Amino acid sequence: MSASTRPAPTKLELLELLAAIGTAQWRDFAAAAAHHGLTSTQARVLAQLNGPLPMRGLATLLVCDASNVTGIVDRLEARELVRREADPSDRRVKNVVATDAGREIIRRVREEMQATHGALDTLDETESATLYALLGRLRPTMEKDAR
Amino acid sequence: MSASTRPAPTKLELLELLAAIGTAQWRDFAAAAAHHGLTSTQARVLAQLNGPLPMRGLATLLVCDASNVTGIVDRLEARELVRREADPSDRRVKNVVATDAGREIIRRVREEMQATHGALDTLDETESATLYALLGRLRPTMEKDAR
DNA sequence: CGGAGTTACTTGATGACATCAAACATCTGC
DNA sequence: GCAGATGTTTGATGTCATCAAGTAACTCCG
Repeated sequence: MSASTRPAPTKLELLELLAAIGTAQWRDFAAAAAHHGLTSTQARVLAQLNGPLPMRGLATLLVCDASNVTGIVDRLEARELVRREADPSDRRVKNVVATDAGREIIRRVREEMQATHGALDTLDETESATLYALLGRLRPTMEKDAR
Repeated sequence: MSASTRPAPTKLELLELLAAIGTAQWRDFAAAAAHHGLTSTQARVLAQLNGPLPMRGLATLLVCDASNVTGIVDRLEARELVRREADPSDRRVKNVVATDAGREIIRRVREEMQATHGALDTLDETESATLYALLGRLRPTMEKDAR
């Protein structure tokens, strides 16, 4: 109920605040990645690799050209953080999978996002739940227009 | 009050959701910028330029090397979106200011972040106020550790 | 004053990311 | 079984990122 008494923010104010949070989080992520010798792009790829993913699928997720992914995966593979596997059902496809080392390194990167962890720790359970619900509402719309 | 009845999300879940929102917003911003022939970095610079800002200040805000800023501003200046002005009080310093064209183009970029606008439009006034308050709580902590 | 040290900016070298166009192998549908 | 679509890589080019080094200007202190 504490919320309902506040003055409504301008849409522009809200937009700007959201941008600031996004920027801060990105910095946090990039810094943690750099700490492990990863560029932010490389870390982003590792973060996507829950299961095997074809090169093309990676390109789609990263919203970039497929030829770009070749180089990124090359560099990750050289460090043995990732492996290319032949797809059994389509010989054109190469599936990228994270190695144990790859999974471990991205886990640590997430752990070391101190600014973000610290910020979330300032919320109590109710606030966390509220934020989670609100962001969850935004998510589908924000991800829809991906093109 | 609707919020207080939800199950509390894991910190990891909340972290992941926050990351997803951040990523989506970045995509939206980059796409809008590309639509105007700007790289995301160039757009980011324009977005910072509310007033005159020395090169060094820009580098600090972007968290990158000062030498990098030289090239970025060179390219923006070639397109007349930005101008370098001598600082009256310190002849080493060059202040970067956005031209009218520069201000106009970044205004349009912000306007065209449709995914983000669309998502925020799904919230009513109370929800907006709540989200604004919660994100406002996170902001200082998230921006503190910048380095 | 005047030099030592700091700061602001640029240049040059190098590597990672990003695009596009083109080549190649493989799949799909008719 | 052939025409067209799809997945990946290569090569050319431009932008972004770093670092090291250089020049100019400021600051401080003896």
